[in-house]
Amino acid sequence: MVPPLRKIDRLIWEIPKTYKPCMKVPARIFADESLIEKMKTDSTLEQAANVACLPGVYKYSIALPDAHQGYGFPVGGVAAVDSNQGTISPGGIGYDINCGVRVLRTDLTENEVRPRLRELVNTIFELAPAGVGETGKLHLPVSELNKVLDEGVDWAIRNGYGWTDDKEYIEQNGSWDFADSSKVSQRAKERGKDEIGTIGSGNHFIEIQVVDKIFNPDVAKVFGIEKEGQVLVMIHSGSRGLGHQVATDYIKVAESKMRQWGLYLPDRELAALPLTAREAQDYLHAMAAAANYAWTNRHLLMHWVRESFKRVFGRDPDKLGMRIIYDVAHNIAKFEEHVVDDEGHRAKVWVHRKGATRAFPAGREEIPKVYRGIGQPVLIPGSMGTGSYILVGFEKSMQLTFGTAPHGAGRQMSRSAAVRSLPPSKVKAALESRGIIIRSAESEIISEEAPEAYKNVDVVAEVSDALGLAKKVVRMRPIGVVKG
DNA sequence: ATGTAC
Repeated sequence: MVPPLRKIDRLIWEIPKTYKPCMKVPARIFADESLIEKMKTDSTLEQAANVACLPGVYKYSIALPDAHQGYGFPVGGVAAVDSNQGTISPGGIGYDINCGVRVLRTDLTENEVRPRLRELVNTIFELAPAGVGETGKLHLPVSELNKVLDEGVDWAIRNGYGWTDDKEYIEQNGSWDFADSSKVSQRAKERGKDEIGTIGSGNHFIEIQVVDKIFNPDVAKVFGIEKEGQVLVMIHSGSRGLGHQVATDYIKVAESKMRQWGLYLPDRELAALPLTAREAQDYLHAMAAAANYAWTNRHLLMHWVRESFKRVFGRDPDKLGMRIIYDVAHNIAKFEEHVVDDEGHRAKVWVHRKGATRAFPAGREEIPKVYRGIGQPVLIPGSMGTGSYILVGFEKSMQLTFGTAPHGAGRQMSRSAAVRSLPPSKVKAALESRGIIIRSAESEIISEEAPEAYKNVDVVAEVSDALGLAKKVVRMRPIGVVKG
């Protein structure tokens, strides 16, 4: 059963709030015909309607062009709730808290990297472990892990991982002082203390990419991207088992207390905490701590990437110009001020972004100084065989999506269907015939993550651009892939 | 996504 859809504009659809008695606002879907057809094949639209039932939700529940079914919320879902009247739903942030993407630039070109590519991929694979439950080079006592949770990348930099000015190029400078490690369970800490500095599994990866096309040379130059053929490195990872455990812990709290709070929502997976309750504040402090862990995790992975380039090319990473372009969080809730109605009233809101990238336009103070004049970089990874994009946040996002753009291509085939129909050897051979080298911890992942299993990232980027959420700057193609 | 089902 598909919810009723009203077409508002070429790329904007609405599920009216009359669809369900509990809906407080409509749901809006930003997509072209092909993307909306795919959303009809799973529960994406139903979930978007359910999200519109959250207390304190403003304007409309949002599904972005890459939206697909998730836990409670769609992945590619956005909801802004009033900071007093609203509820926070851990399922609207996701199990992988502060899953995100970081991109590094280099001075190297494809021609310089090609001869050493296999060695480079193997070195990264060795230094940055991948796979479910895989542990890393660091084994932190809980007392030290607490510092990671409270400080984020400051901890890493103080301990010799990364450079001081790396912080300038990370969303929120890679550190959230709202974090409180005492709100993270011992069990979460046990899971997190040996996994830090590892890639994980599923769609997580480290990729060597080549600049394929530059759409906006002026903005690209500010990002340190000068020419086609230039080599970049993309890191996609999150908070590993620690963030997963934080989500699990607080979903359990929400489920057990909702009835006594008088909170009834149409899907058990939407379990939510009233923002005025202590339990909600505890979750937010723990979420921020898990976010610090994820930023630190990507920072350590980046450190091993720089080390790998140093080993393979025999030159210092700073001599290779390996600075961060940007690091985005795409599974997180943020406290922001937004226009919340048609009359232009502003309010402080908690914005749930699940599989969704903040895309603030030029001028917002949350954007690091270096990019404040052009807008926030938006990093959209595609599949390992196609391409990835860098866009820049644009004004319409504030009006349409609470300053948000998509986060990826989105799956179009289930993992099990991909494993059944796409043998890893074939996928690998097809990639290698196109000059893409892949190393994976587990062969099944190669099937699950095959390019055919994903939607077309070009369409997602194009729809974002056409809507004015974020403008295309650069397209990259992969040449080396390390996966879980 | 995830010590892939306490």
